[in-house]
Amino acid sequence: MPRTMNITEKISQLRSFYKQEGRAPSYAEMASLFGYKSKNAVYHPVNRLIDLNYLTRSENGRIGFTSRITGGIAVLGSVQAGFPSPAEEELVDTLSLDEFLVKRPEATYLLTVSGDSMIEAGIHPGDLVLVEKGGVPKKNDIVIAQVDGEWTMKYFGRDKQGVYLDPANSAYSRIRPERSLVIGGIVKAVVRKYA
Amino acid sequence: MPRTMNITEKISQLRSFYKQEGRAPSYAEMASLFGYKSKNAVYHPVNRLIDLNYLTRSENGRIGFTSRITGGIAVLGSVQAGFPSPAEEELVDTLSLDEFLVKRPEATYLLTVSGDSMIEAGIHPGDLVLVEKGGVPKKNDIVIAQVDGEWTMKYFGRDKQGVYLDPANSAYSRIRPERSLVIGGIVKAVVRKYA
DNA sequence: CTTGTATATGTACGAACGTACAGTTTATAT
DNA sequence: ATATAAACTGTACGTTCGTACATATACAAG
Repeated sequence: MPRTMNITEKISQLRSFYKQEGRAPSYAEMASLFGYKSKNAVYHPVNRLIDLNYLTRSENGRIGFTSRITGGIAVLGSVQAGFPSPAEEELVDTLSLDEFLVKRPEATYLLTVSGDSMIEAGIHPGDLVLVEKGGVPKKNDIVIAQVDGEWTMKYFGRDKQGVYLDPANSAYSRIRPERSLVIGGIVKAVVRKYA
Repeated sequence: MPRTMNITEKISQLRSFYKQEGRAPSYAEMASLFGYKSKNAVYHPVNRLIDLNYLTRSENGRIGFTSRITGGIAVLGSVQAGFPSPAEEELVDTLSLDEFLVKRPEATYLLTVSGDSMIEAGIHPGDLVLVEKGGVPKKNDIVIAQVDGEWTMKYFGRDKQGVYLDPANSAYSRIRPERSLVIGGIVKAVVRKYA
């Protein structure tokens, strides 16, 4: 039995437990997960993981996960700053993309982009856009809108003549709704996944 | 006490419980969460939520969350297809961005993009790139690389002369490493968040 | 070796757990 | 009004929970 408590290995064991079960393990489950014969042996590692912000303890003693376990992706600096090795887990900050991008899950939707009307804004066909319903669009927000019956994605704007919609593609031109305008939502984020 | 079991409300109650506690509730906790006086009352709703793939039941009876609860964002069609209302939760598919984008969490990092060398690939300064370490880059993969001591992001390529790196910006030109080349990782996704 | 400290094991206990079953209340249909 | 089904409450029970404490083992320093 190893005497060195490899915290990194425990983290990845907790991650796969979460992936399988969708919940946090009990102390007894952690004991068998970590290879201990007594569940008291996990007490110290757990306390360390709580200090490191990987776990939380409820009032009733039950263990919960933070986003460091459930969705945590290490956040490093910029490209210029280089690419540090993941030597010590404790030094890098972690982030859950879901929590980072989505404020109101019940009002947020993913749409697949088709068409190139926003390509100069870096939104390509096949990209996913994260749309939040129900807000009031400000000038230059990218919105999903139904103009005279047809759904499009455009920059939102407003002047004396009323509301207009601008594409981010010099091949297309400004649109002014003639009969109707429905704002489906505001684009909060763009996600592109490579094969 | 309402007789209609509003499943949508329960889902959002479970979401906020998860957000607070980082774990799945017990039956007793669900009872008080849903406003029941007996924990047996939650049995039927739970079974329905299991059928709908929001919850799972472990062998020991403990309840777990699926990504529909923990990170679920509703996935709709394309922009052209319109913007359906979220009338029935059960009809739309949901997706966790973390699970969707990240295959190997322990080898994945987020970097902030600075510079415009990949702007024609739709990667702008300030965007986040999701980088996976340890893979072997294929032609036209976007890689984070250290060329002769400096870190950059470029298209990866290889020909008779050896490895080269192409920018996605016609103002810059192809780079061939003279002394050293270190591949830091392969860009698997791009994420842009609007204010 | 002896000592000291950190780590692991074993046992114990009240509280909370999941489950079962009987009984009560509410809604709907006849 | 009556019957019937569904939803909810209350109680009970064996199991597992988190915690505590005493003991045992491993390792490093002297």
